[in-house]
Amino acid sequence: MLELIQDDGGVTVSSEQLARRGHTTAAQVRKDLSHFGSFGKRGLGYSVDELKDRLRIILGLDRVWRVILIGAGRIGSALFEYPDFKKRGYDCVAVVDSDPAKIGEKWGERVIRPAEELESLIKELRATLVILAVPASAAQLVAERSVNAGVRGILNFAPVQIQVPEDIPVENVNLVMELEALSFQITRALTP
Amino acid sequence: MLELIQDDGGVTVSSEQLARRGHTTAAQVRKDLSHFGSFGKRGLGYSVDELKDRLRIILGLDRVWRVILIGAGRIGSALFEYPDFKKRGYDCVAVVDSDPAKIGEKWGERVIRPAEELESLIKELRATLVILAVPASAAQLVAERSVNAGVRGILNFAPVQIQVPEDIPVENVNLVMELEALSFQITRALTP
DNA sequence: AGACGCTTGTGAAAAGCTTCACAAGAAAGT
DNA sequence: ACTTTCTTGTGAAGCTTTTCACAAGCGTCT
Repeated sequence: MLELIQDDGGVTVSSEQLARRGHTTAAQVRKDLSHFGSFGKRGLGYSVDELKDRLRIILGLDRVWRVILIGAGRIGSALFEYPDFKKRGYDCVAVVDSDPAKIGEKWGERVIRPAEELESLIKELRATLVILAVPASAAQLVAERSVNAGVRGILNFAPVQIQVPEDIPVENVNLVMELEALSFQITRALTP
Repeated sequence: MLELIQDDGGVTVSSEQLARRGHTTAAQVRKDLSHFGSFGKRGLGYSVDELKDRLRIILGLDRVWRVILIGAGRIGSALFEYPDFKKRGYDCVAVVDSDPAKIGEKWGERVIRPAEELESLIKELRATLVILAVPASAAQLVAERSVNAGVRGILNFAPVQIQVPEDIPVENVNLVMELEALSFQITRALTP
């Protein structure tokens, strides 16, 4: 599986070094990277600069992704404030919420828009991704509306499995599920 | 892989139904569940009640996990307010932060404690899990301190890979990585 | 009781993923 | 030029996970 590469100062980096950072093996790293062409130098490793460029292209980070944040609650605001967001090529082009009390509120240079405008915002601003930071009960409907308006991928923070067409990728982030995965591993380790 | 089961009203549920909800296949569900004993009824499916009980035990949710939240920033507060937290068997027994301005602040019935007390709090309150909601630069150190004080698992929201002993499970939640996974999938779909 | 419609549990086959192992290329020193 | 030291890229082997397929069990209806 693909892992994130971090800068290190050196001009080249070996699969061995990458493996240590990425919590995997050297063979694994080489296999992964070889899927995207062979740009390593034998005896030296991979050029850090070239590696970065390649990964940018592979991950689709050579373009700016326009993102709409749906839900201006606590999770939404935590995400919005996330410092690396824009640096990494994600541009939050709008924030929407269904709470009338929140609409019009200013977040940085963005003004919170009413949820009804979701479709028109997606189309006008040509947003490609949406971040779902809404209650579980609203998630499915909002996801469907987003997909129908032309969104290509969804990052879902609501604790439900949303159903969308197969060709729309969904990444789920679910606090309770992550905790349960931990509990499971610890429990399993205790009673083998 | 294990997926979350949601209630449905019916008294029994088939592997087929579970598969649809869990975005997987019926065979997969049956295989997974069979690892923990055969408690399905042929011709009927699984009893919803029994399934819930079994999953509780399998996932270690028949006990209450004592959790310490490290970092009282935006992510920390979003997590703390998460409604299902306590219901699902996770008890946040303490919140710590290194910012002197935050220490003493009241969050519900908890008072934010100084970061120096981390070790003593873990020991006194017999915390089993920590949630790392700190900046990337602080994550590794705090993780090590937590493990040394006896924590058994870590939920890491900091955008770095932390290094801990192999027998300590770590679950990572990393916004940018999730977005990159989405970008990657969309890019791949466009250029096969 | 027997036939029928469902659904589980589980071997066996298929597919996917990880590790091993090593030829081949690249730099640096002699 | 030759040897040594690294390190990649990749076929093959080994391992794990997923899917297939079907006997066997359960309930219902006649």
